[in-house]
Amino acid sequence: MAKQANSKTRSVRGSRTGRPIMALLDLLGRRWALRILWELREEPLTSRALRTACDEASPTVLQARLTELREAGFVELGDGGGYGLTALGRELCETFMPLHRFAERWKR
Amino acid sequence: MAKQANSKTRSVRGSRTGRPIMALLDLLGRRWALRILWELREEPLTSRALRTACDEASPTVLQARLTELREAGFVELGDGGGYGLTALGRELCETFMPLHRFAERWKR
DNA sequence: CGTATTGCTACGTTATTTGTAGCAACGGAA
DNA sequence: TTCCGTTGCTACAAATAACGTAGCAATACG
Repeated sequence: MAKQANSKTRSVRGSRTGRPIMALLDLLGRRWALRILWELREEPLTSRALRTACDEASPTVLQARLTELREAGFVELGDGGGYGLTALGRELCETFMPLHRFAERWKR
Repeated sequence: MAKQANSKTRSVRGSRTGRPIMALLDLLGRRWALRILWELREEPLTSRALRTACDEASPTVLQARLTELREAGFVELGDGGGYGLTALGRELCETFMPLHRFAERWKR
């Protein structure tokens, strides 16, 4: 079922500067994007399981984010179904893993 | 395959899960939130300067994010005016600073 | 006084997200 | 084969968030 993510060529806000960090901050600053990466951090999940993990977020947004994250090369759809992180995605996930510890101390 | 996602019953938006990481991911997953922290990483900026730095984002959202980030304790409004990171905010900023290097390698 | 900042808000338009329902395709069991 | 349950994914209208422009009161210069 490994299908190619369709290319919508959506203009990424903040990418006008040509600075990748802006595009990345914009991509990750969309709803559920960070959460999706977080939920996939340990193992691949089916779209349904991911939705459950993301607190029943609407499939519309999840699908949109998954497509964007796939186009970015962070997420992939495995042959046997189920979404998982690519090597790049796993690497990205690692970079904000310390956020977990920070959040624990933060509490709010 | 579909591993049963455990009992996550509530919306992240309300942060009723009791898990700080979810609240944090939600807060940072709002538009311009990450960008604001990023732009303040070196020095405080006035609201106008911040707006310029954030690619002329509308003051409505910026103000909303700044209020949220202030309530979270990441940003503060200095005596002489100008928004800056708190000690906590600086710490948070550090945790995703490696994102910069990652983005450079990513390029897309 | 006039002028130019500051942080901040009102408001109408547009874009995004939500929630619910449902699709076609595949697989296993009967 | 048919039935059932799953997969990834989409349609659609309503709700929400963001955008863009304008402008406010307060402060600080001159």
